[in-house]
Amino acid sequence: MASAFSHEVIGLIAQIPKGKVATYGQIAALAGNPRAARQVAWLLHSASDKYDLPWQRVIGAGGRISLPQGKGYRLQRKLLQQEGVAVGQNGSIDLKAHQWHPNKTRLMSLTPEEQEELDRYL
DNA sequence: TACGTGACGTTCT
DNA sequence: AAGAACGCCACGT
Repeated sequence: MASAFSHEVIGLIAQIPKGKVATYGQIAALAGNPRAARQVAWLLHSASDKYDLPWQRVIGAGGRISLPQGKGYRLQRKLLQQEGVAVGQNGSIDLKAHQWHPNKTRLMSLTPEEQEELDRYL
């Protein structure tokens, strides 16, 4: 059985709307653990084939496709562009325009510390 | 129980 | 500005 954190992450990723993107760190923070960005990546890697997740909508901090060339970079870029997300030649994405901002209701369950961490992403 | 691992992120050179 | 060096964290072995 996966941890509550993992379950939360999966649920969050499933909520990212088409045409929007979120960063690994953002998802981790929303799931309650701002430091577990790597775990989010690990989860996508291992769970994307078990669930039907919009994995392509999760990118690296600063708005960059994090998937290495030859290991999905090309596909992710293609999928995002098909959704209307502008992806630069270098894999850069304008977060200002495309970052997902979850509704506040789900944020009320967080501790003050987590809220503070989250402010960076909202 | 212990250790290695990764689609990360931040800080220091 | 670009790259190296660390720190982090949960999962699989």
